[in-house]
Amino acid sequence: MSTPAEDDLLLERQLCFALTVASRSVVGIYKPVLERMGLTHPQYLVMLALWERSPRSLKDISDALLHEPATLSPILRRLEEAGLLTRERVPGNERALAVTLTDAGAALREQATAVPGTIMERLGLSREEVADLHAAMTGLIAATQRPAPVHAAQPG
Amino acid sequence: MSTPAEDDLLLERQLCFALTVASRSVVGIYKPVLERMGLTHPQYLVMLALWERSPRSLKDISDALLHEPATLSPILRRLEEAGLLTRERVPGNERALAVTLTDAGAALREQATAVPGTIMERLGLSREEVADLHAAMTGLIAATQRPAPVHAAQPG
DNA sequence: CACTAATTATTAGTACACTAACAATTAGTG
DNA sequence: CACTAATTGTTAGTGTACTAATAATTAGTG
Repeated sequence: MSTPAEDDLLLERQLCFALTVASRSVVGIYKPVLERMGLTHPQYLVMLALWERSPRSLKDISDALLHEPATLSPILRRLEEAGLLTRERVPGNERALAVTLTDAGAALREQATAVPGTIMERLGLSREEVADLHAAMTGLIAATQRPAPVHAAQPG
Repeated sequence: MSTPAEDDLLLERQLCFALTVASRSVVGIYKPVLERMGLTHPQYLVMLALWERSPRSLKDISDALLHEPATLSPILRRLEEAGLLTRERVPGNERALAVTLTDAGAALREQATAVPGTIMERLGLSREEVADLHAAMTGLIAATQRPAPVHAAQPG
């Protein structure tokens, strides 16, 4: 007998709740797999970016991963300590940081090729189901990046 | 000309990447809205659980939110400091913690009733689209909780 | 009833993730 | 060329989020 607005506050109905649980749960599935490679999940995403192109600047990686530079700084430091990459200043632009894969970092890609298949099998999802979920997430991300409706303007 | 297994490592194709970005992005949409209530997003989820039933034990909240008790302990401490709830031992079971809404905590629900609508409008999503996304996330969570295939047994 | 096992919270330690403040460098402009 | 603005990273501070270790209490068993 509660009003619709009150029903909207049920925990089990919150998209944000389902989303954060799904995110943590899926990352949790990766954990034992990535542990064998000595990587955390955020570190794995950085390595994926570098396996596509190296060297890259921190800013470039930050844009690719949609992460704050302040978040990536310590992650890159740990990956450097693990011997997977080097951090030097870009010649000709001393502001930018040149993040470069080491031989060990590049070689780790071999082991990584097995990861997506392992996860898909662990989740019991087909390639198509994964693609559908990916598309749904991409659409949701796009929704967050659209400008807010005018009559719901930001404070200030 | 790369092999399929190598294409699988493209950052833009990773469900885990889309999922973590979507989670962070959506939580980021909540942030300015919840800030007016003095809540972070994890704190908001705890309040949702308590608005459904109070008092509840930490263990009970932990099960509802699929969170480790060790994660909730400091969150509950901050909510107590904010005057929204109390933490006492359950009479008759001194192990359990009785988490109870204060009058201020219960009253905050009024403001919260506007939150889901505000978010839906900000995201430009219909009730149905939200429901579809919610169902997709619920399915994904279920996939992570299914037992692993036998031939991909856990180490040990 | 004593002993062991299970339950429940907390604390310590590590690793994100964010904002704000800062520092260093480079670009743009008169 | 000097001055201002923009770009790029790092550090500090706050708040999760996890595992492991610990502590306190309760339940179960002979």
